[in-house]
Amino acid sequence: MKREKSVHPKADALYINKLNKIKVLGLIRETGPVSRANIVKVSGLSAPTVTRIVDGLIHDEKLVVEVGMGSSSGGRPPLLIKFNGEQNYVIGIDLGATFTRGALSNLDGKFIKEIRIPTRLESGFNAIMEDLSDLINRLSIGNTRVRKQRIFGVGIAVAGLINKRENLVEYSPDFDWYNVDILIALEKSIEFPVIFDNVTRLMALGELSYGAGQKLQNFICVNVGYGIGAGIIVDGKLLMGADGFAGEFGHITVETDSDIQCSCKKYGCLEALASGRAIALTARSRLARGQSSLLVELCEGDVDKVTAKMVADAARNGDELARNVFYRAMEYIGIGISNLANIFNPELVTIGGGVSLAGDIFFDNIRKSVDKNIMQPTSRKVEILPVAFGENAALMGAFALILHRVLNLDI
Amino acid sequence: MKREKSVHPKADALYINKLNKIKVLGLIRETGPVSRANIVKVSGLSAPTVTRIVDGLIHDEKLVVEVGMGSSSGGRPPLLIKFNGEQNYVIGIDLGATFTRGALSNLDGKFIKEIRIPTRLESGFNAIMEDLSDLINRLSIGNTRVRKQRIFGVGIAVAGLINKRENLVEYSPDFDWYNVDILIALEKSIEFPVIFDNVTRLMALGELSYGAGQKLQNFICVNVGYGIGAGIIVDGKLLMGADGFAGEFGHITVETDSDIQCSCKKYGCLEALASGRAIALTARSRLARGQSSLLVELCEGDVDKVTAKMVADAARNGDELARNVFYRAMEYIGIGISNLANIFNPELVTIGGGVSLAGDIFFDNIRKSVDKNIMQPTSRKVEILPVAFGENAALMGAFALILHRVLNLDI
DNA sequence: AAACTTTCTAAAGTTATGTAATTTATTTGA
DNA sequence: TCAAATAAATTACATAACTTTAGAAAGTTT
Repeated sequence: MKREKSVHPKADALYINKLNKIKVLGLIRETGPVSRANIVKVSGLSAPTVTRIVDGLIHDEKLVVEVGMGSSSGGRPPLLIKFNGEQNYVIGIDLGATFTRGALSNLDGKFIKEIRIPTRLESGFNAIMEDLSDLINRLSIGNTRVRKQRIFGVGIAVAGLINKRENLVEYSPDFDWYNVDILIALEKSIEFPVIFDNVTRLMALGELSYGAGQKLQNFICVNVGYGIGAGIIVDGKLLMGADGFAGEFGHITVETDSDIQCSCKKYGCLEALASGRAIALTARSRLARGQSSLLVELCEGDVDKVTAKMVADAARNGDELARNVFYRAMEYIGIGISNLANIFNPELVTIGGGVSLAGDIFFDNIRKSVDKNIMQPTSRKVEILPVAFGENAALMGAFALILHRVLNLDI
Repeated sequence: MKREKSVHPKADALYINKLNKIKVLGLIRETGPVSRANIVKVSGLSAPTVTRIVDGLIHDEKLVVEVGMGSSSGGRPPLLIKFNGEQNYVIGIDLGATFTRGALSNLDGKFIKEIRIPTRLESGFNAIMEDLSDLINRLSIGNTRVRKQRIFGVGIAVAGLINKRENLVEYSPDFDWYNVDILIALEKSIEFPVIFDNVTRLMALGELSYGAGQKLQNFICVNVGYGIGAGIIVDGKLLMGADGFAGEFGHITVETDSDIQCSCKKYGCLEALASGRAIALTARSRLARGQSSLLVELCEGDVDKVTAKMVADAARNGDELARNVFYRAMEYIGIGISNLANIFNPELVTIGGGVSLAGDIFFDNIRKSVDKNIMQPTSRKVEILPVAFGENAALMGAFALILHRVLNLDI
């Protein structure tokens, strides 16, 4: 099953209209309450065209509403319109190995209802899908103000390799899934359109739709948690790759002759050296060798309970062992990000995921490493910031996934 | 000077016509002599529309010609048309540190005339620009069959960092140029449109337009010569980055604590460890330490004369030192390519540049390293092949640069 | 030679856009 | 206070490109 060579779709009158509709809707969404006259100015479209398109968006799609009059500047006052985010909804799911979080949100990204359930990891795929289906149904009912018809769909963020050609989760180490079909599993019980994608890519998509992407079109969103991944935005579009596997940033090699094996079986992967799991494992093995450290207290004597968070905490308190381990991991991440930056020339790199919650000790060390390893041709500097939405990043991405589908943002 | 957020241009009747024209022209170019009826089938456009568009391409743009009748399949025989590559021309320049090659070619990529001059590297930017202007003028005259009006422009491939926002060569280590303006330097004496870009990116563009790109839309073209770079094709488009610096593959870090410094001042860059220059330097330093090797004969006793080519030749003949040096370099390149593949999920990686001319010893070792370092989720395998046009790759890219402009391929 | 096929073109109808004129609602100024 | 000026939104009409339908052109088949 080869992907078709991407060609522009057949262009006819309807296609023009669709293009212009998308353009107008995008402008309304971005520039908030705005007059038709203003849209005429920035869109380059003629006034009658804008009027007609806006009418359609108000009465047919119901994605736009009038919000009253603006102030006159010496003539007829403008009728302001805005994106009708508040009366249109999406459901987002962050399917994690320990918890599954679901949220009903309006199209402005505002949470209406949120449910969090433990993930029955051991019970297998079918059990998890049943829980998921319950969760979605619970989110979609019980709120009188949310009309079911205005729920556009369900976006699901999954950790793992997503095969976009076949629409399968090809491999998920966290869940130990191989080629599972989420869509088929849910289609009987869910009446909304369901779309899923890799959690890290969705973080990037969320950032694109609700965060940094409002201004930037080339940036990278890195996830440093139990594993490591990257969502890459090129010219305002998510990088997918030929099969949809793009962004496996955790499995780039940053140490040539490393003897540390990754969960992917390779040696010297960034994920094997710098992920939350790697940080914990490295600290544990050092402790097991008998080195003294604050960590012994933090884990209450049970070395196997040491987590990346503990290592970060101990490092922040000046613990020698923890510092060595944590700083080294940040150096590797900095190298990885520098590599991405040299290849992509992005304007910004945002970082999210559990380990990033360590804060300054995390970002400062990464920035130091990036400064050392990036090729800086001139005064250009790549900004490195936390993701806009913290632990909600994946959910925001799931919203954005549906939003994109609704707004037809990717022609 | 910020780049505008990329929005679809205003869509009106003229715009759909342009879109469809591009589509039809593309189909004609790809499917060779073809009937209007056939274009109707694959394009999805109606027959009258195809007739009208083809008429325009024949009589107005003169980019298409009729080439006679096809054979009937039980009805009126088709009138075959094809892309008029033969009567439309481009000039391509490969501006190298030692030689400058220029070629006049038709739009099918067939060379009409070729000139090669030594590059007066020491004489500075202005002298080189004068030589370049002479070269272009010599290419554009003296052929009675080539009408000057049908020469669409000049594409120039330059080694170095190209700032696309300002249209400058921001930095070229080979030429020691900082922020030079090629367009201004040439505009007085050259009457054709001039466009330039990074040599490696152009190799990729050439591959896209005349080589692998006929079938693939996601691939990477790596250049391993004096330096190392990559041109990356994502969904049929060249990756540029926010400022146009994308593809600095040579400066990704592949060895964390390396003490080998790169020309970019960093340590552990791929280019510092595996470029032609690096291979030669490493071999020289080993020889200087007194290790015995075939290389001593090949360089006729003068260690400073050792080149990457000699190292490859000696390695091919079983020389121990040369093998160690060359194989190690290939291992690094394989790691670099694996990193690219993990991030981009391409269908193909092609490799060109001086060092790649070493042939099997080059490709076999790289493939071995890639097999070791790439994350292979399933049976998927990234193909690694030589570039389609060998030492002409950069010229083909320069042609493609103009071709793209002419055909408006990037809306 | 008549009927059938296939290719290409012409005429008429559709759709969405743009231009120009018009309506609407407010501010400005005599 | 009320007409003139100004700005926003709409209506009416012209335009451009597409599609559908119909038909002409140029072969093959029976």
